[in-house]
Amino acid sequence: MSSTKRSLNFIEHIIEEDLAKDYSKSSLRFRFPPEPNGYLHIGHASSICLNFGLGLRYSAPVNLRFDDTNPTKEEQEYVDAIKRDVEWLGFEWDKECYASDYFGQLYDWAEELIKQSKAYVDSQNAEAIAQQKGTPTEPGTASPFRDRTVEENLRLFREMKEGKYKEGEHVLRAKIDMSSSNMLMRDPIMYRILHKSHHRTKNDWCIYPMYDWTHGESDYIESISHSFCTLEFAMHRELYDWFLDQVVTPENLRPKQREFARRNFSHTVVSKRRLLQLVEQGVVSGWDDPRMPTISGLRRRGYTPMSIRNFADTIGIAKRDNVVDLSLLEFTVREDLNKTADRVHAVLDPLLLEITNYPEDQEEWIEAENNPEDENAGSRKVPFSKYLYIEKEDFKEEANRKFFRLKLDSEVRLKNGYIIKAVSCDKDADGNVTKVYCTYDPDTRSGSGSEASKRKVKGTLHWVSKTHAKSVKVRLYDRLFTDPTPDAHKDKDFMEFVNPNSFEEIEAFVEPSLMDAKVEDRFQFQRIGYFVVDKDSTSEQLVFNKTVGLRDTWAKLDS
RNA sequence: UGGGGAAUAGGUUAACGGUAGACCCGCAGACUCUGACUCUGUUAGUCCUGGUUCGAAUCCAGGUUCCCCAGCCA
Repeated sequence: MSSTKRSLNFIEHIIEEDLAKDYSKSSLRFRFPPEPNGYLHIGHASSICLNFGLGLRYSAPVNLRFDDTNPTKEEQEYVDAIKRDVEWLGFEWDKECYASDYFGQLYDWAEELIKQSKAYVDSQNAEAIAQQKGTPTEPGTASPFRDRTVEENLRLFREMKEGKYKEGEHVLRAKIDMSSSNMLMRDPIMYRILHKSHHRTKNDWCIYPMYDWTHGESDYIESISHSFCTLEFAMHRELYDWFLDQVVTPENLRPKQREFARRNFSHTVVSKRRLLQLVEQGVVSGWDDPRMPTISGLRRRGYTPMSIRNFADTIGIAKRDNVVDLSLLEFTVREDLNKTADRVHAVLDPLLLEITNYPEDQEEWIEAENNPEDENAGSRKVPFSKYLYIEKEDFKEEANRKFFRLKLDSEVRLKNGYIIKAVSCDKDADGNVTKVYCTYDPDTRSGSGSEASKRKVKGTLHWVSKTHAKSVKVRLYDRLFTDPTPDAHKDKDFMEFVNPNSFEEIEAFVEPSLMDAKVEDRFQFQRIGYFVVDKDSTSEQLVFNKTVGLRDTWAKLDS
């Protein structure tokens, strides 16, 4: 089935082995289980691409399951945002599930455990329970309520459910092993009382199941074959299996939890608490600020679903600690945009250029190819006239031989236009060039087919016609953090590493065709970088967000 | 000092007893009406020490380093 050349990651090896042994291909089912307590970020993208990627590879269904067991942190808004982001990435889930759908079943099973003396109600406060938990090196001690009778436990648990107690008065704990070397097996809490309205079940419940009690059973209910999570949950596996032991019937498939390493990214923080801090302190404009590592931020920044999927695919899945360099993400977005984004003329830092031998009132509409990488992309007309803007940094009075752009007395090609030669320039009192005078060679027009038009000159510049150009807002972004590991400095505040120059808004000049652009259209500003159309939140005016620059090999050549 | 996990070029990953390979980054060059793209070349790696074996990144033993676990969070 799979004809891809890409080698298998360790997760796929696990599945291949299971397939070779006791799993049928039709029994494969996966899930992506976010908690709806925040926005999805680039780290989630890896998990999404892993699970949905397995679904695609093995033609297996993948559920989108919301792990909504803690109403104090979860909201419908986040559910909606998560669905939108997964859809935007281009994945289709089989079933949309909620852990809260299973509250009834989970409750019934909990009563069963009580009846088998495998669970009990503990009436101590959180502090006492923590106290008795022991430490990683010392065993815990038993709760004084550990040996309550089944009848008393059942009564108390039912009363908890009926709302007779305040938060913190009682919890339901599994009775396992207080001296286990695995802290999680020391009578883990299964239920706590929370008098909070849940975004889906509203006030139906005032006791809520904990993650460990919920997750494996949810996988089981949904017939999930493989439940992949990050390495922090490795110790939970023993508990996951223990809880499953209590309910799985022999004829049913038993879900299997396996762990992989969470991805870390250079110059990035993904901790929800810290992202929130950035929003609240006004460092960014919101969760979807184009500098944020959220999926919605990346979307506004101009990243494509394909670029994010390729990125996740390229960094792969493994179990070792890692810090993925963001330059790889920049590579995958350039790779995708290079194939799909239309090339357009735009000038960010204008310098006026006059073609002295070009007629004052003449204008030409020159044919320009939209995308040389895509023969179906077609072409458009770009206006040319006597007065143009070129990029300020593209002209120098004098420069060394490595400077391929415009200098006095030398020639350069105007992209899609003519070959011009710089003759002289004006300067202000400080010596800054304010205007360049050129002559053009009328026989060199691009695409004219003339001998002269085939002449080779060293450099090619981008430009716009001064009279036809439209002024637009352009937003330039840089990395939010100056430090590669802003999240890792234990003794310092990560805010110290915020890059003060990560955002800049400027006026730029673009060719008139761009006035028809729509939000999320993506362009390559020739020789500058990739930009995406966004809407200014206040003025409703179109703005251009810079996604990423082109690979820049000139800077070091200039001197 | 308990338990669990992991160590392959600067970064990420492959090789599952049989030639250590790929991508990103860097560097050098070719091409180019984008100094982009593309192409070519190039630097550079199996944590350490033993053992098993004709042969070890892979298996075994010992060591070292890093990460995770003491929420009524997930």
